[in-house]
Amino acid sequence: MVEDVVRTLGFLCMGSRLRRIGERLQADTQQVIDEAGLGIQAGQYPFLAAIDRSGPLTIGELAQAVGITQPGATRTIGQLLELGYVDMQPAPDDQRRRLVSLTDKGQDLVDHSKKVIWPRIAAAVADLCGDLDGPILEQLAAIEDGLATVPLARRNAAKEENS
Amino acid sequence: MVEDVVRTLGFLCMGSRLRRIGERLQADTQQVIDEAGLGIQAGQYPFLAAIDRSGPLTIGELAQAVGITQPGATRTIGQLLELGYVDMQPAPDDQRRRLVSLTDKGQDLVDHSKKVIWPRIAAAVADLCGDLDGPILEQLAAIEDGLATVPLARRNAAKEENS
DNA sequence: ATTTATTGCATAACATGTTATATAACTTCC
DNA sequence: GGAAGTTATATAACATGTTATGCAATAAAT
Repeated sequence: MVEDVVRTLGFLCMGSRLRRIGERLQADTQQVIDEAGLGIQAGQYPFLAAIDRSGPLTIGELAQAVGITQPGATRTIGQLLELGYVDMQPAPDDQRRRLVSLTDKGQDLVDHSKKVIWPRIAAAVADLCGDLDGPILEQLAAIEDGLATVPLARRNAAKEENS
Repeated sequence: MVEDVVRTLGFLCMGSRLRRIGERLQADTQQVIDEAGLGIQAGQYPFLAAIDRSGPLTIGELAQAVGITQPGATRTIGQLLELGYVDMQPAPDDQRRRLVSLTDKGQDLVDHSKKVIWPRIAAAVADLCGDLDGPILEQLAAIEDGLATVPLARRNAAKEENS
Protein backbone atom coordinates (compact mmCIF):
# COMPACT_ATOMS: atom_id res chain seq x y z
CA MET A 1 0.00 0.00 0.00
CA VAL A 2 1.42 3.30 -1.09
CA GLU A 3 0.79 6.61 0.59
CA ASP A 4 -1.42 9.03 -1.31
CA VAL A 5 0.98 11.98 -1.52
CA VAL A 6 -1.48 14.39 -3.00
CA ARG A 7 -3.82 13.85 -0.11
CA THR A 8 -1.04 13.90 2.45
CA LEU A 9 0.39 17.18 1.23
CA GLY A 10 -2.95 18.94 1.67
CA PHE A 11 -3.06 22.55 0.55
CA LEU A 12 0.21 22.17 -1.33
CA CYS A 13 -1.38 19.84 -3.89
CA MET A 14 -4.85 21.29 -3.81
CA GLY A 15 -4.84 21.96 -7.56
CA SER A 16 -3.89 18.41 -8.48
CA ARG A 17 -6.36 17.13 -5.96
CA LEU A 18 -9.33 19.09 -7.24
CA ARG A 19 -8.52 18.16 -10.80
CA ARG A 20 -8.19 14.53 -9.94
CA ILE A 21 -11.49 14.43 -8.07
CA GLY A 22 -13.18 16.38 -10.85
CA GLU A 23 -11.96 13.91 -13.42
CA ARG A 24 -13.22 10.96 -11.40
CA LEU A 25 -16.56 12.55 -10.74
CA GLN A 26 -16.97 13.33 -14.41
CA ALA A 27 -16.00 9.80 -15.40
CA ASP A 28 -18.59 8.45 -12.99
CA THR A 29 -21.13 10.89 -14.34
CA GLN A 30 -20.36 9.67 -17.83
CA GLN A 31 -21.18 6.18 -16.72
CA VAL A 32 -24.63 7.29 -15.60
CA ILE A 33 -25.18 8.98 -18.95
CA ASP A 34 -24.00 5.93 -20.86
CA GLU A 35 -26.21 3.60 -18.85
CA ALA A 36 -29.15 5.75 -19.86
CA GLY A 37 -28.16 5.18 -23.49
CA LEU A 38 -27.64 8.83 -24.34
CA GLY A 39 -25.04 9.56 -26.98
CA ILE A 40 -23.39 12.51 -25.34
CA GLN A 41 -20.34 13.36 -23.30
CA ALA A 42 -20.65 14.77 -19.82
CA GLY A 43 -18.50 17.73 -20.79
CA GLN A 44 -20.85 18.67 -23.62
CA TYR A 45 -23.87 19.06 -21.37
CA PRO A 46 -23.02 22.46 -19.93
CA PHE A 47 -23.00 23.92 -23.43
CA LEU A 48 -26.47 22.62 -24.18
CA ALA A 49 -27.68 23.74 -20.78
CA ALA A 50 -26.27 27.21 -21.33
CA ILE A 51 -28.13 27.65 -24.60
CA ASP A 52 -31.25 26.16 -23.11
CA ARG A 53 -31.14 28.66 -20.30
CA SER A 54 -30.09 31.79 -22.15
CA GLY A 55 -31.15 31.25 -25.75
CA PRO A 56 -28.69 31.29 -28.68
CA LEU A 57 -25.18 32.28 -27.62
CA THR A 58 -22.01 33.06 -29.51
CA ILE A 59 -18.90 30.94 -29.21
CA GLY A 60 -17.32 33.52 -26.96
CA GLU A 61 -20.33 33.72 -24.70
CA LEU A 62 -20.44 29.94 -24.46
CA ALA A 63 -16.78 29.84 -23.50
CA GLN A 64 -17.52 32.33 -20.74
CA ALA A 65 -20.67 30.56 -19.63
CA VAL A 66 -18.89 27.24 -19.33
CA GLY A 67 -15.69 28.72 -17.97
CA ILE A 68 -13.20 27.46 -20.54
CA THR A 69 -11.20 29.20 -23.26
CA GLN A 70 -12.58 30.07 -26.66
CA PRO A 71 -10.71 27.37 -28.60
CA GLY A 72 -12.11 24.78 -26.24
CA ALA A 73 -15.61 26.06 -26.84
CA THR A 74 -15.03 26.07 -30.60
CA ARG A 75 -14.04 22.43 -30.49
CA THR A 76 -16.92 21.24 -28.31
CA ILE A 77 -19.43 23.17 -30.39
CA GLY A 78 -17.92 21.53 -33.46
CA GLN A 79 -18.68 18.15 -31.92
CA LEU A 80 -22.23 19.14 -31.04
CA LEU A 81 -22.71 20.36 -34.59
CA GLU A 82 -21.54 16.98 -35.90
CA LEU A 83 -23.94 15.26 -33.54
CA GLY A 84 -26.77 17.45 -34.76
CA TYR A 85 -27.62 18.89 -31.38
CA VAL A 86 -26.84 22.49 -32.24
CA ASP A 87 -26.91 24.79 -35.22
CA MET A 88 -24.58 27.71 -35.92
CA GLN A 89 -25.26 30.86 -37.93
CA PRO A 90 -23.48 34.17 -38.32
CA ALA A 91 -25.14 36.88 -36.28
CA PRO A 92 -27.14 39.15 -38.58
CA ASP A 93 -25.63 42.38 -37.24
CA ASP A 94 -22.03 41.18 -36.88
CA GLN A 95 -20.66 38.63 -39.31
CA ARG A 96 -17.79 37.73 -37.00
CA ARG A 97 -20.01 36.31 -34.32
CA ARG A 98 -21.52 32.88 -34.67
CA LEU A 99 -24.79 32.29 -32.91
CA VAL A 100 -25.17 28.76 -31.65
CA SER A 101 -28.69 27.48 -31.04
CA LEU A 102 -30.28 24.15 -30.17
CA THR A 103 -31.74 22.09 -32.98
CA ASP A 104 -35.02 20.28 -32.38
CA LYS A 105 -32.96 17.19 -31.66
CA GLY A 106 -30.85 19.15 -29.22
CA GLN A 107 -33.89 20.59 -27.48
CA ASP A 108 -35.39 17.11 -27.21
CA LEU A 109 -32.19 15.85 -25.63
CA VAL A 110 -32.17 18.71 -23.15
CA ASP A 111 -35.84 18.23 -22.29
CA HIS A 112 -35.38 14.52 -21.78
CA SER A 113 -32.21 15.06 -19.79
CA LYS A 114 -33.91 17.58 -17.55
CA LYS A 115 -36.59 15.06 -16.74
CA VAL A 116 -34.60 11.88 -16.47
CA ILE A 117 -30.84 12.25 -16.25
CA TRP A 118 -29.97 15.54 -14.65
CA PRO A 119 -32.05 14.96 -11.54
CA ARG A 120 -30.47 11.54 -11.21
CA ILE A 121 -26.95 12.90 -11.47
CA ALA A 122 -27.63 15.82 -9.17
CA ALA A 123 -29.20 13.47 -6.62
CA ALA A 124 -26.25 11.09 -6.78
CA VAL A 125 -23.75 13.90 -6.29
CA ALA A 126 -25.87 15.33 -3.50
CA ASP A 127 -25.88 11.90 -1.92
CA LEU A 128 -22.10 11.90 -2.19
CA CYS A 129 -21.40 15.32 -0.77
CA GLY A 130 -24.58 17.19 -0.06
CA ASP A 131 -24.50 16.70 3.68
CA LEU A 132 -20.82 17.40 4.12
CA ASP A 133 -19.58 20.32 6.09
CA GLY A 134 -16.35 21.58 7.58
CA PRO A 135 -12.90 22.36 6.16
CA ILE A 136 -12.55 21.68 2.47
CA LEU A 137 -9.70 19.20 2.80
CA GLU A 138 -11.85 17.02 5.01
CA GLN A 139 -14.74 17.21 2.61
CA LEU A 140 -12.49 16.29 -0.30
CA ALA A 141 -11.23 13.27 1.60
CA ALA A 142 -14.80 12.24 2.33
CA ILE A 143 -15.71 12.63 -1.34
CA GLU A 144 -12.78 10.53 -2.51
CA ASP A 145 -13.53 7.86 0.05
CA GLY A 146 -17.21 7.98 -0.81
CA LEU A 147 -16.57 7.56 -4.52
CA ALA A 148 -14.27 4.63 -3.86
CA THR A 149 -16.86 2.96 -1.65
CA VAL A 150 -20.01 3.52 -3.72
CA PRO A 151 -19.54 4.84 -7.26
CA LEU A 152 -21.88 7.55 -8.41
CA ALA A 153 -23.83 5.25 -10.69
CA ARG A 154 -24.93 3.14 -7.71
CA ARG A 155 -26.03 6.04 -5.59
CA ASN A 156 -29.54 6.52 -6.89
CA ALA A 157 -30.60 2.94 -6.37
CA ALA A 158 -29.33 3.13 -2.81
CA LYS A 159 -31.46 6.17 -2.10
CA GLU A 160 -34.56 4.66 -3.61
CA GLU A 161 -34.17 1.50 -1.57
CA ASN A 162 -34.68 3.54 1.56
CA SER A 163 -37.99 5.01 0.53
CA MET B 1 -22.20 39.46 -18.75
CA VAL B 2 -22.95 35.79 -19.23
CA GLU B 3 -24.28 33.46 -16.57
CA ASP B 4 -21.81 30.89 -15.27
CA VAL B 5 -23.80 27.72 -16.02
CA VAL B 6 -21.45 25.36 -14.30
CA ARG B 7 -21.80 27.31 -11.11
CA THR B 8 -25.54 27.74 -11.51
CA LEU B 9 -26.18 24.06 -12.05
CA GLY B 10 -24.50 23.13 -8.78
CA PHE B 11 -24.20 19.43 -8.07
CA LEU B 12 -25.05 18.58 -11.66
CA CYS B 13 -21.78 20.05 -12.92
CA MET B 14 -19.69 19.30 -9.88
CA GLY B 15 -17.14 17.31 -11.92
CA SER B 16 -16.57 20.07 -14.43
CA ARG B 17 -16.45 22.56 -11.63
CA LEU B 18 -13.81 20.78 -9.60
CA ARG B 19 -11.69 20.20 -12.66
CA ARG B 20 -11.96 23.79 -13.70
CA ILE B 21 -10.99 25.09 -10.27
CA GLY B 22 -8.17 22.57 -10.04
CA GLU B 23 -6.79 23.68 -13.38
CA ARG B 24 -6.88 27.32 -12.33
CA LEU B 25 -5.30 26.65 -8.98
CA GLN B 26 -2.56 24.67 -10.62
CA ALA B 27 -1.95 27.38 -13.20
CA ASP B 28 -1.66 29.91 -10.41
CA THR B 29 0.65 27.59 -8.54
CA GLN B 30 2.78 27.32 -11.64
CA GLN B 31 3.11 31.06 -11.65
CA VAL B 32 4.51 31.02 -8.12
CA ILE B 33 6.99 28.34 -9.15
CA ASP B 34 8.03 30.25 -12.25
CA GLU B 35 8.50 33.48 -10.33
CA ALA B 36 10.90 31.61 -8.06
CA GLY B 37 12.88 30.66 -11.16
CA LEU B 38 12.53 26.92 -10.73
CA GLY B 39 12.50 24.88 -13.91
CA ILE B 40 9.75 22.50 -12.99
CA GLN B 41 6.07 21.94 -13.62
CA ALA B 42 3.58 21.96 -10.78
CA GLY B 43 2.32 18.54 -11.82
CA GLN B 44 5.79 17.05 -11.51
CA TYR B 45 6.22 18.00 -7.87
CA PRO B 46 4.07 15.25 -6.35
CA PHE B 47 6.30 12.65 -7.95
CA LEU B 48 9.42 14.14 -6.44
CA ALA B 49 7.67 14.55 -3.10
CA ALA B 50 6.53 10.94 -3.16
CA ILE B 51 10.07 9.65 -3.66
CA ASP B 52 11.40 12.08 -1.09
CA ARG B 53 8.92 10.78 1.46
CA SER B 54 9.04 7.06 0.74
CA GLY B 55 12.40 6.43 -0.89
CA PRO B 56 12.78 4.94 -4.37
CA LEU B 57 9.47 3.83 -5.88
CA THR B 58 8.50 1.92 -8.97
CA ILE B 59 6.48 3.45 -11.77
CA GLY B 60 3.38 1.64 -10.58
CA GLU B 61 3.82 2.78 -7.00
CA LEU B 62 4.32 6.35 -8.18
CA ALA B 63 1.14 6.19 -10.21
CA GLN B 64 -0.70 5.02 -7.12
CA ALA B 65 0.95 7.56 -4.86
CA VAL B 66 0.05 10.43 -7.16
CA GLY B 67 -3.35 9.06 -8.08
CA ILE B 68 -3.04 8.86 -11.84
CA THR B 69 -2.77 5.94 -14.25
CA GLN B 70 0.45 4.15 -15.00
CA PRO B 71 0.98 5.57 -18.49
CA GLY B 72 0.67 9.05 -17.04
CA ALA B 73 3.30 8.24 -14.45
CA THR B 74 5.57 6.77 -17.12
CA ARG B 75 5.39 9.97 -19.08
CA THR B 76 6.01 12.33 -16.18
CA ILE B 77 8.91 10.23 -14.95
CA GLY B 78 10.30 10.36 -18.48
CA GLN B 79 10.27 14.15 -18.26
CA LEU B 80 11.92 14.15 -14.85
CA LEU B 81 14.60 11.80 -16.21
CA GLU B 82 15.24 14.23 -19.07
CA LEU B 83 15.49 17.06 -16.58
CA GLY B 84 17.96 15.07 -14.50
CA TYR B 85 15.93 15.13 -11.31
CA VAL B 86 15.44 11.39 -11.08
CA ASP B 87 17.22 8.22 -11.99
CA MET B 88 15.67 4.91 -12.98
CA GLN B 89 17.08 1.41 -12.56
CA PRO B 90 15.62 -2.06 -12.83
CA ALA B 91 14.87 -3.52 -9.44
CA PRO B 92 17.52 -6.11 -8.57
CA ASP B 93 15.04 -8.82 -7.68
CA ASP B 94 12.52 -8.19 -10.47
CA GLN B 95 13.71 -6.92 -13.82
CA ARG B 96 10.23 -5.75 -14.81
CA ARG B 97 10.04 -3.12 -12.13
CA ARG B 98 11.87 0.15 -12.50
CA LEU B 99 12.95 1.85 -9.33
CA VAL B 100 12.86 5.60 -9.60
CA SER B 101 15.04 7.56 -7.21
CA LEU B 102 16.04 11.19 -6.77
CA THR B 103 19.38 12.30 -8.19
CA ASP B 104 21.48 14.74 -6.19
CA LYS B 105 20.04 17.48 -8.34
CA GLY B 106 16.56 16.22 -7.64
CA GLN B 107 17.19 16.03 -3.91
CA ASP B 108 18.58 19.57 -3.97
CA LEU B 109 15.46 20.76 -5.73
CA VAL B 110 13.24 19.04 -3.19
CA ASP B 111 15.23 20.39 -0.25
CA HIS B 112 15.13 23.89 -1.63
CA SER B 113 11.45 23.60 -2.47
CA LYS B 114 10.65 22.40 1.00
CA LYS B 115 12.31 25.42 2.46
CA VAL B 116 11.24 28.13 0.06
CA ILE B 117 8.45 27.24 -2.33
CA TRP B 118 6.20 24.66 -0.77
CA PRO B 119 5.49 26.66 2.36
CA ARG B 120 4.75 29.65 0.19
CA ILE B 121 2.28 27.76 -1.95
CA ALA B 122 0.65 26.02 0.99
CA ALA B 123 0.29 29.35 2.77
CA ALA B 124 -1.23 31.00 -0.27
CA VAL B 125 -3.74 28.20 -0.71
CA ALA B 126 -4.51 28.25 2.99
CA ASP B 127 -5.06 31.98 2.71
CA LEU B 128 -7.46 31.27 -0.13
CA CYS B 129 -9.50 28.54 1.49
CA GLY B 130 -8.10 27.59 4.85
CA ASP B 131 -10.73 29.41 6.87
CA LEU B 132 -13.68 28.30 4.78
CA ASP B 133 -16.40 26.14 6.17
CA GLY B 134 -19.87 24.99 5.25
CA PRO B 135 -21.37 23.24 2.23
CA ILE B 136 -18.89 22.46 -0.50
CA LEU B 137 -20.69 24.40 -3.23
CA GLU B 138 -20.42 27.54 -1.16
CA GLN B 139 -16.77 26.95 -0.50
CA LEU B 140 -16.11 26.38 -4.19
CA ALA B 141 -17.84 29.62 -5.02
CA ALA B 142 -15.73 31.41 -2.44
CA ILE B 143 -12.57 29.87 -3.88
CA GLU B 144 -13.42 30.89 -7.42
CA ASP B 145 -14.28 34.38 -6.32
CA GLY B 146 -11.17 34.56 -4.20
CA LEU B 147 -8.91 33.49 -7.04
CA ALA B 148 -10.50 36.03 -9.33
CA THR B 149 -10.00 38.79 -6.77
CA VAL B 150 -6.48 38.04 -5.58
CA PRO B 151 -4.50 35.47 -7.59
CA LEU B 152 -2.51 32.95 -5.64
CA ALA B 153 0.82 34.53 -6.48
CA ARG B 154 -0.21 37.75 -4.71
CA ARG B 155 -1.38 36.06 -1.56
CA ASN B 156 1.91 35.71 0.23
CA ALA B 157 2.89 39.33 -0.24
CA ALA B 158 -0.47 40.36 1.14
CA LYS B 159 0.04 38.25 4.25
CA GLU B 160 3.53 39.56 4.82
CA GLU B 161 2.37 43.13 4.58
CA ASN B 162 0.28 42.59 7.68
CA SER B 163 3.13 41.44 9.85
C1' DA C 1 -12.68 57.75 -46.48
C1' DT C 2 -8.88 55.23 -45.77
C1' DT C 3 -5.69 53.61 -42.54
C1' DT C 4 -5.14 51.47 -38.07
C1' DA C 5 -6.67 49.04 -34.08
C1' DT C 6 -9.67 45.78 -32.07
C1' DT C 7 -12.67 41.89 -31.84
C1' DG C 8 -14.40 37.12 -32.67
C1' DC C 9 -13.51 32.79 -34.27
C1' DA C 10 -10.58 29.11 -36.23
C1' DT C 11 -6.55 26.55 -36.22
C1' DA C 12 -2.01 24.82 -34.85
C1' DA C 13 0.95 23.19 -31.42
C1' DC C 14 1.37 21.55 -27.01
C1' DA C 15 0.18 19.54 -22.10
C1' DT C 16 -1.49 15.99 -19.56
C1' DG C 17 -5.05 13.03 -18.48
C1' DT C 18 -7.33 8.56 -20.20
C1' DT C 19 -8.05 3.49 -22.29
C1' DA C 20 -6.30 -0.32 -24.96
C1' DT C 21 -2.69 -3.16 -26.04
C1' DA C 22 2.14 -5.08 -26.81
C1' DT C 23 6.23 -7.06 -24.69
C1' DA C 24 9.27 -8.77 -21.45
C1' DA C 25 9.88 -10.75 -16.92
C1' DC C 26 8.16 -13.29 -13.33
C1' DT C 27 4.85 -17.22 -11.26
C1' DT C 28 2.16 -21.21 -11.32
C1' DC C 29 0.97 -25.63 -12.28
C1' DC C 30 1.03 -29.89 -14.01
C1' DG D 1 11.15 -27.70 -16.44
C1' DG D 2 8.17 -25.98 -19.95
C1' DA D 3 3.41 -24.20 -21.08
C1' DA D 4 0.21 -20.97 -19.60
C1' DG D 5 -1.08 -17.19 -16.86
C1' DT D 6 0.02 -12.82 -14.51
C1' DT D 7 2.30 -8.51 -13.74
C1' DA D 8 5.08 -4.20 -14.77
C1' DT D 9 6.13 -1.05 -17.98
C1' DA D 10 6.01 1.13 -22.55
C1' DT D 11 3.61 2.79 -26.34
C1' DA D 12 -0.22 4.16 -29.35
C1' DA D 13 -4.43 6.44 -29.96
C1' DC D 14 -7.57 9.52 -28.19
C1' DA D 15 -9.87 13.33 -25.12
C1' DT D 16 -9.96 17.77 -23.71
C1' DG D 17 -7.79 21.47 -21.61
C1' DT D 18 -4.30 25.32 -22.66
C1' DT D 19 -1.48 29.30 -25.26
C1' DA D 20 -0.16 31.47 -29.52
C1' DT D 21 -1.39 33.12 -33.76
C1' DG D 22 -3.83 34.09 -38.27
C1' DC D 23 -7.74 36.09 -40.73
C1' DA D 24 -11.87 38.38 -41.56
C1' DA D 25 -15.16 41.74 -39.85
C1' DT D 26 -15.99 45.69 -37.35
C1' DA D 27 -14.78 50.05 -34.88
C1' DA D 28 -11.90 54.00 -34.26
C1' DA D 29 -8.97 57.68 -35.67
C1' DT D 30 -7.08 61.14 -38.50
